[in-house]
Amino acid sequence: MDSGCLFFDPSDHGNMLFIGSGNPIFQGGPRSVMNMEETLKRRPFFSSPEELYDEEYYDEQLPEKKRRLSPEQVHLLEKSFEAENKLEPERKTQLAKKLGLQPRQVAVWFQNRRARWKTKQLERDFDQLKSSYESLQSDYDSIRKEHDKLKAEVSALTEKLQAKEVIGAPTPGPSPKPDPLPGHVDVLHASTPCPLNVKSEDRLSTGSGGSAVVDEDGPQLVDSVDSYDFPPNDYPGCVAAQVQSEEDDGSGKGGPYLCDLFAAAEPPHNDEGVPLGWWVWS
DNA sequence: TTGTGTTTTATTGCCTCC
DNA sequence: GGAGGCAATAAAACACAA
Repeated sequence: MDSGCLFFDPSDHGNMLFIGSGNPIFQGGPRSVMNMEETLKRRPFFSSPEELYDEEYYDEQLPEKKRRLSPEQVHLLEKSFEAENKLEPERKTQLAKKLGLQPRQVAVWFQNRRARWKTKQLERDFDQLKSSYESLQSDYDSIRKEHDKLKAEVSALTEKLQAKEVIGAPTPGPSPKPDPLPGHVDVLHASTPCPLNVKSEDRLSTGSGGSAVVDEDGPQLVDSVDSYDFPPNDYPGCVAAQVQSEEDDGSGKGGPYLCDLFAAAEPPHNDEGVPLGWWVWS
């Protein structure tokens, strides 16, 4: 990056000449020189002309326009931010002195840096949630397949049984035990083990009736979420997973962005029965 | 060179905490 | 009430394709 050089022109108070290796000399014209009034208007934190001509600050700095910090300044600020992303007043003044900046500039930089960090963190959290959802969806799909398979098996067996009963002469006496709830399958007692080695009722039942019968209508889950984080207790049957960002080293310095993820164990579906990503709120 | 999209620096207004 | 934080936003600086 070209940080350029600054020359203060004493013959024309308030005007600066900015010379950068890749830039033209700014002198005159709308993009270049700003007079004292303009400067003061744009930089309200300078309360007086005396402050504006503060040699210590303007030895190397440009008050004329918004100016990017040098790579060295950014590097030091980054290092400081890594150590602690909040800025107590003492550190602010120390940093400002070290960098030759106004404390206000240091504070602003930290503020903006926190905002950038937060945005990145949200992106990371989103990615984590997405992959968590995809993994759960794949689990759900395999369970669903297993369910269909078992169901087919049971109906085949039921048919066989019924055929046997028809062939065998109807004998007087106590009638055989009727087929319990035709159309429903007790996966707990099915011959094939659950692929996830988890009791089906734990994963699939609503938890209220204690029934292990798989609901064929599919999942009914979170259909709308307004907030980025939502309480786990509101969504029984959801799986909670903790996601920790790279930037958060676990020391707690990284702020509150240690988020809890609550991925639905079963995805919601649209009208066609196609599973929906619940992060699509529409 | 210019138009356009992105990033960085800075301001404003509101909110919370002491 | 002042200080500091945050979200939203403006505007300058920068990058890059056409």
